[in-house]
Amino acid sequence: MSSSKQPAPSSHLVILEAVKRVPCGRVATYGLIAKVAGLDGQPRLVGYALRHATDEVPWHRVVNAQGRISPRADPACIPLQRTLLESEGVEFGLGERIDLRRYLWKPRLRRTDED
DNA sequence: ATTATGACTGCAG
DNA sequence: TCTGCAGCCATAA
Repeated sequence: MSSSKQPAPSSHLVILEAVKRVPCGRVATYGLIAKVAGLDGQPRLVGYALRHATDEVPWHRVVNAQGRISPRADPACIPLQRTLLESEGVEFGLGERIDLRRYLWKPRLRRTDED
């Protein structure tokens, strides 16, 4: 194998790219994003990456495995995220919960395929 | 170099 | 339904 220098892409980069793949009207869990990003089993890294995320990334489409908005440093973002999702057609149930059975994004695990 | 914390998850009680 | 514990990696001090 060629001993090329592996730039060792920051996990954040692939994570942000994975989040960008989430289609409108759909939501993804941290674990799912981690898996798509090749970091299967490290959902915490997704949270860290999203913290560095910008408007270029649909961070609002990322929720926890409970279908709820995870508590973050800025509580003002909670109603914002909920509003953004509702504007995309995602319904919230009681307890501010989302039905993942219906709105969870199902990525195709294919190489030559994008969303 | 080490320690503590975090936008998480899964399982047990 | 909720709470607590352990595991994983990156960032900050």
